[in-house]
Amino acid sequence: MTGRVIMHVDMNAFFASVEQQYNPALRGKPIAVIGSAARTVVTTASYEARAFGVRTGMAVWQAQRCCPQLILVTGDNRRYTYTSRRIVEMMQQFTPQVEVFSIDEAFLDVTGSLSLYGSSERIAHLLKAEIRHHFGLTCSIGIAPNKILAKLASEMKKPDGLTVLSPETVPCVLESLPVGELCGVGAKTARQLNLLGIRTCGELGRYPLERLRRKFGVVGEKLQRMGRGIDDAPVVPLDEAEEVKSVGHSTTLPHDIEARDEILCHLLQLSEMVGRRARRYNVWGKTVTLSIRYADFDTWLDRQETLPRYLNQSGDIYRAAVAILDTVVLEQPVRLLGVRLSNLRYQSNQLPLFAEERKQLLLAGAMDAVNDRFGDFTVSFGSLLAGERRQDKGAHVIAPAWRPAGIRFVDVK
DNA sequence: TCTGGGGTCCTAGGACCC
DNA sequence: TCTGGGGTCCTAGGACCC
Repeated sequence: MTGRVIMHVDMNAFFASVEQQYNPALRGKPIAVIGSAARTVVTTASYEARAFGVRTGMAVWQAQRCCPQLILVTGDNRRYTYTSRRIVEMMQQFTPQVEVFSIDEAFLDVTGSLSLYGSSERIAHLLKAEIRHHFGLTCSIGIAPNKILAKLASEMKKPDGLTVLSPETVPCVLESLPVGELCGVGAKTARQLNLLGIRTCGELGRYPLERLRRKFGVVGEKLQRMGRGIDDAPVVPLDEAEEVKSVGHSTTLPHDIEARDEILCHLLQLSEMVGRRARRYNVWGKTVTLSIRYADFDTWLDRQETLPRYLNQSGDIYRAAVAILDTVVLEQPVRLLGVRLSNLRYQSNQLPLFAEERKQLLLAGAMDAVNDRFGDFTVSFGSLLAGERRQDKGAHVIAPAWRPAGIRFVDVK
């Protein structure tokens, strides 16, 4: 019986490396890719910057304290999504079984390609060479019998690594591996496991299932299997991937605000971004969620309302968000605002029966077309422009979790 | 001068219907 | 008057991923 052969490809310092390739003056230098908002963080640091202690998620001033000569580069989403797409196409030449895990990570099921190429290592070397040749980029590749182990393997050698975990070596590797290294075990879960006396995957795999179940519910079972390196999850290619379940935008404000008209202004802008993306993909949603994070950073507020009909017009989303806001008593100045549309239904746009609705839909379509062509917020609602808050034309911090396909791909033009 | 933004999944409790 | 159980939908909150 022969098992699957799964490969996990992780691009090294992806955004930073793309920038260094695009601008040779940045090569060999400590750079950090950041967002454009006022209170932005480091999205990716080049290896030169990491040597100084610069890490993803750091505030810019913190990063600069670690590394005074750090070069800051505002991220360019389109550059990364374009490169990501091309790399996925290269992967698809080796197997159609490519699962895009994020903009800079993918799983490949190469079981069926082994006879053609001879071995998984050979596929890895060919893929690495091709990516390097076309884009000057390196990646770390892990090869193992399943996804969770392949992901572990790719982490083991960076940059430009290749690590193979054969079924025989797996138990030995897991025995001393800290549980927090597993994809799916975050800081909170790791701490809880530690409190139970579980520090390594070996210990997790041997821990009585009943006790894990009592503590973690359904997740307990999954945890034990993870500890043992068992994972049956298939590699799901893009064209078989499930449809997206929600569409949202959120923004950390340049400074904390309290004034209602300021809040409304941001809500309108967020609603327009959500609506535009929904309309572009013919998605309608019935549930609107308003998210608020207070100035203290730790307090989150999520309020949702499910409406009697499906919407995707910015004005409708905005009105729903404001209705929710009206039920909330704000306890602190507001740091972040978010609007999300969920409970989605996919359907082609058809013109509604009534003249007024029809007019609205056509107007929104025309506005969307202009914005698609000339950039976000070229045309928008009057009060947005009047509010002097006509922000940075939608150049937001990049979310590495974006998937370069369909609705997941925020920046499709 | 602390600390982004895009998502998914799970749980627990309540409303409502049959 | 008193008692039930299952199914579905909804809401709030939390953990996790990149």
